[in-house]
Amino acid sequence: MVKKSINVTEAELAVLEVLWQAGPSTIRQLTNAIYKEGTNSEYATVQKLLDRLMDKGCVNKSRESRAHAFSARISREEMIGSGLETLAEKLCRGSLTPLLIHLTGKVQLSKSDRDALRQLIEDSEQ
Amino acid sequence: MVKKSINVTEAELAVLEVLWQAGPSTIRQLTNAIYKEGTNSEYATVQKLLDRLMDKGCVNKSRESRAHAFSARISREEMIGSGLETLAEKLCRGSLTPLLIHLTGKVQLSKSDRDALRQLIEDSEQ
DNA sequence: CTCAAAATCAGACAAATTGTCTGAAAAAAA
DNA sequence: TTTTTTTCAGACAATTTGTCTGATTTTGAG
Repeated sequence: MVKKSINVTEAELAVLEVLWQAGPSTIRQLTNAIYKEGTNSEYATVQKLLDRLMDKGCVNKSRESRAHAFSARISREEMIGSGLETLAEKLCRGSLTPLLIHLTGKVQLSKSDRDALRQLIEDSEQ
Repeated sequence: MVKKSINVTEAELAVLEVLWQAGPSTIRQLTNAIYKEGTNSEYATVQKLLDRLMDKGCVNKSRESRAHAFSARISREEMIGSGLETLAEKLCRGSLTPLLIHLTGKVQLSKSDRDALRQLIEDSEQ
């Protein structure tokens, strides 16, 4: 029900980043993508990170052929959403609105951004 | 220049929360506000949290009279800003716009929110 | 001034987290 | 059947986090 806030460490995020960009990958592919070399222990490190990401429900594993293929179970978008929720939880009693207000003051809006916002305001006027 | 991301733990945030709501306070006041009782060791705990908050530049200390008075050096608004920056850094290559776009689709706006937003959009129109 | 209460300070502590690594078992290839 | 890959289970130090203890200093009351 309540999607609990996803907490992903820096190293874990680096793995997710590759999965987002490259799609389903083996441990070896991930290792080579993250570390230039891809030594034995780095391989194990990536594996452990994937392990923890699985516990957190952020990736899944499927045996394709030779080696397991890991894929992101959470999109960058969802990650952003979760992060915003967490922030709102901590600082705004769960309300996202203050975040929106804040951003509106800080972000240099492009024309299309402004249009999108106007549309939202209209829509929410039901 | 670059205000590095402020990292405040849960317990530290609880202290800041009181400072934001009650204004400058002594350790004893904070302790009583956070814990019902305010035992000796809880007092020390709050002190340590204030200590760390000072290291992080989030509060300052000034001798008023009898006891030191601590006050927030960072507003909730600034905290929100820092949190959004950090999130953008991690997930959007530093750009805040994707966060705003995301929120635009998610938030249910109240009338006053709409008014505030309209104003902000107008202002941002060069 | 004397002294007990209040406030401050310095540091210890366990538990949890994080990134990394080792060594062996299992699976696949040569 | 060897040899190479891949996988698994767990150890490890360093750091973080919340909490606490024991002193030392300050201060107001008598």
